[in-house]
Amino acid sequence: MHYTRDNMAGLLRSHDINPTHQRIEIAHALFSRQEHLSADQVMAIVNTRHSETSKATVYNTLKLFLEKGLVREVIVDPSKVFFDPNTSPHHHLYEVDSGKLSDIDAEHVVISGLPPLPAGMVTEGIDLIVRVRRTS
Amino acid sequence: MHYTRDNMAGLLRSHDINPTHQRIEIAHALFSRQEHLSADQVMAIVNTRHSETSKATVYNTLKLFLEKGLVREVIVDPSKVFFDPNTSPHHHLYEVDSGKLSDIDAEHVVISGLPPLPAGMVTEGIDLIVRVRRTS
DNA sequence: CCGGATATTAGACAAAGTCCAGATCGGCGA
DNA sequence: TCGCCGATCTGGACTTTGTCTAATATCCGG
Ligand SMILES: [Mn+2]
Ligand SMILES: [Mn+2]
Ligand SMILES: [Zn+2]
Ligand SMILES: [Zn+2]
Repeated sequence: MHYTRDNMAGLLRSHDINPTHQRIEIAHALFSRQEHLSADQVMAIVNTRHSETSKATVYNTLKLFLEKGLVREVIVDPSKVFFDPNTSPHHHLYEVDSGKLSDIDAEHVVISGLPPLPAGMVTEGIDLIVRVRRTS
Repeated sequence: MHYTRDNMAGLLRSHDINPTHQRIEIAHALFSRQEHLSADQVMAIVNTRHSETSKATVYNTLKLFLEKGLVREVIVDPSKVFFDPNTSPHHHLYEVDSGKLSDIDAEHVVISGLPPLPAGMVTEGIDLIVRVRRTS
C-alpha cells in the first residue's frame, strides 16, 4: 500500500474529515513516511517547497486527526508530542540519546496481571514504552 | 517509615548529594507526600510559608535528584513532567481527565513476548501506562 | 452571484523549562 | 574568629511548544 496525495482525500473522508488542501498535505506527510513526527517536523515537511500551511493550522489539524482517530499521540519525550499514523495497537521503543522512536508489534506481547480498574473507569489505552540507550 | 526533614540529609548523602537547605526542602516535599509532583507543584509546596527557593534551583535540584537516582521521571502528560519519589519498579495509572496519576505495583504484572533489543542497546527502563477515563 | 458555514492565518499570548552571570553560602585552614 | 574559595543559589532573560483570537479566505447550496 502506498500513500499518494490522491489517496489522502479518501482516507480523510473515511474518517469523517473534510479533505482540504492543507489537511491532505499534512496527512500525506505522516502517511507517506509512516514515521513518528512532531508538530514542528510536520510543519517543516509541509512547508518545504513554498510555505503552504500556518502553525495554527498544523496544530489544529493534528488535533482534529487525533479526535477522529486517524492518528495517535505518543508521549515519550518531555519536550514534544509525537504523532503516529499507525493506529493499530502497538508499543514503542525509544532511544533516549538520539530521540529515535520505533514501533514494537503488539502481536506477540502479552501484558498480564494488571489489577482491576477503579470503579467507573474505562481503559482508553495501554502504552508500553521500552526506553533504551547505547551501551557506553 | 516516615520522612522528616531530619531524615532527608541522610537520604541525600546516601545518594551522593550534598544536603543543602533547599535540597532538603525539595526532597521533603516529595518524600513526605509520596506523590507524583510536577516542578511547579514542588515549587509551590516549598515556598508555601515564606519564599525560599527559586525556580532555577527547583529545576536544577530535580534534575540532580534524577541523575543520582533519588527520584524517577514520569512522562505521561504532554505539558509537564512528574517526579516520582518511588524508584522501585512499578507502573502507572493515569486518569486522562483529572490528570491524577497513581502507582500500579509491578509485582504481579508480567510483560512477555517483547522482541530482542537491537544490538548495542541496553534497556534503561520499561514504562507501562494505563490511561483511563471516567465512563461517560 | 449571495450568504452562511467552515477553514486558514498572523501574531499575540501562556506555560514549561533552560541558561547565565553575579551574589551568597558555608566548611575549613590559619 | 576570620577570610578564602569552591559549591550553590538566584533573578530574570530567553527558548520552545503549544494555544487562542479576531480577521480573512474559501467553499458550497440555492
Ligand atoms: Mn483508521
Ligand atoms: Mn521552610
Ligand atoms: Zn508507533
Ligand atoms: Zn509512580
